Amino acid sequence: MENKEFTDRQIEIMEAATLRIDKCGIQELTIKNLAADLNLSEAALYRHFKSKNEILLGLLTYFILEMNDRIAKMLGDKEQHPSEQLRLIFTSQLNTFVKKPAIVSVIFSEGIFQFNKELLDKVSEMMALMQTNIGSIVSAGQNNGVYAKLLGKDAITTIIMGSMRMVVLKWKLSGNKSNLVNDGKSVLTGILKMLEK
Amino acid sequence: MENKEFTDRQIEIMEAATLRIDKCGIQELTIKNLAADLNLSEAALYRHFKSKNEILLGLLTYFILEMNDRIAKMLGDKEQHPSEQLRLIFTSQLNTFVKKPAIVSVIFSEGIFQFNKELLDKVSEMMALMQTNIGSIVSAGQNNGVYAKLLGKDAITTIIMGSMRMVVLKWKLSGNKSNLVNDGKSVLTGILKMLEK
DNA sequence: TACCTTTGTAAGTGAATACTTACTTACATA
DNA sequence: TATGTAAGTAAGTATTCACTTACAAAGGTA
Repeated sequence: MENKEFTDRQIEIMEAATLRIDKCGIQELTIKNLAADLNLSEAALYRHFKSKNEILLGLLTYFILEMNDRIAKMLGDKEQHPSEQLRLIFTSQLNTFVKKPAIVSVIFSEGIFQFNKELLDKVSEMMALMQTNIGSIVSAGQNNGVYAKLLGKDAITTIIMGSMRMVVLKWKLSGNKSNLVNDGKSVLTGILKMLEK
Repeated sequence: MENKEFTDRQIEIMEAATLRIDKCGIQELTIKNLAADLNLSEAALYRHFKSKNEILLGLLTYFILEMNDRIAKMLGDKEQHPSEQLRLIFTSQLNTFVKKPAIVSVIFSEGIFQFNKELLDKVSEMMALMQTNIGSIVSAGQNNGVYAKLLGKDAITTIIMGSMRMVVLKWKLSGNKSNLVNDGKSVLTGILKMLEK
């Protein structure tokens, strides 16, 4: 993975963009609003990003880098029970969402990005990353005899990721009022109960 | 489906809007484009809808009406096995998506609607409708002893709906190239296998 | 001092946006 | 035949958009 570095100012801008998206939706992310949030002129933003698209792209790249690090650290211990690994990943992921709800607005915007190749690729990249991580844990669990082989690895991965996304979506639709971490834990535990032999 | 809610012209407009969204994304749905697609002037559209928002709102309402009808018809036979009912619902739903892929672009745009109360309410209404339908089938299945009670009705519903949405999302991200109906069937069958005692 | 780079700004640009106005036409019906 | 109405148009409106240009101030370095 590319290890693109961001300047302090770029990070400031991306964080302001994230906040604005979370507060008012992605269509309220305009150069004008963003510049005002940062007490800068619009032109100043173009000193740090060559286009608005680059800001969104940077934002996703930044999150993917962070997510990668976070998950890689957690999966260091290969001896752990696969269910415990899955619980760790999703607890960490959901906690990140609670701490920075704005990122969810961006990640869940694949509908908007559908026709912007670069942005869509970034979102796809992130989904593929998760898919790979979850898939290999599930696969290991099946080979160790921890999980039933009634369903294939891919189907199970789809079920886990889809269910987790649904929990996040419900949380978003509730105006972030439901308890994301608890709801996520309980659904994941349910799936794992069914999976474990 | 017949309904008195929309004129023929309104339906024409909504269908053109749906096509345009599917072909070029929701941000390409402009009054100008839409008018051009219909070989009408922009002003003419305002004879039939009082705003662009009303067009989107109508579109969702139209789909919800159709979905309601379709599902209600299918659930007429109360004697059917719950798993068969679920399979019927989702097969019909996924087939509708394949026939009219555009509606998916709209339904999956809750990220865009997040800050438009009316539109968000419509999407929420549709999700709630599905939730109720699936939930009552699952509940009946549990009471009949067909499904295990290891997981609560709500958790199971979240898992089913989330998994189905994930299958649809993957289909969208593949550029509608994967086989939506088959993939959906196989994931649903997997879930039901795990659920059935 | 002279010069360069970085980071900023004021004041634009053209293109797009949703929507309006004033007017016209086709046609059903009294 | 006269009239009301539904459905259309050409040509706007005001506003917003992402982005650009020309210029300036600050600070390091020669």
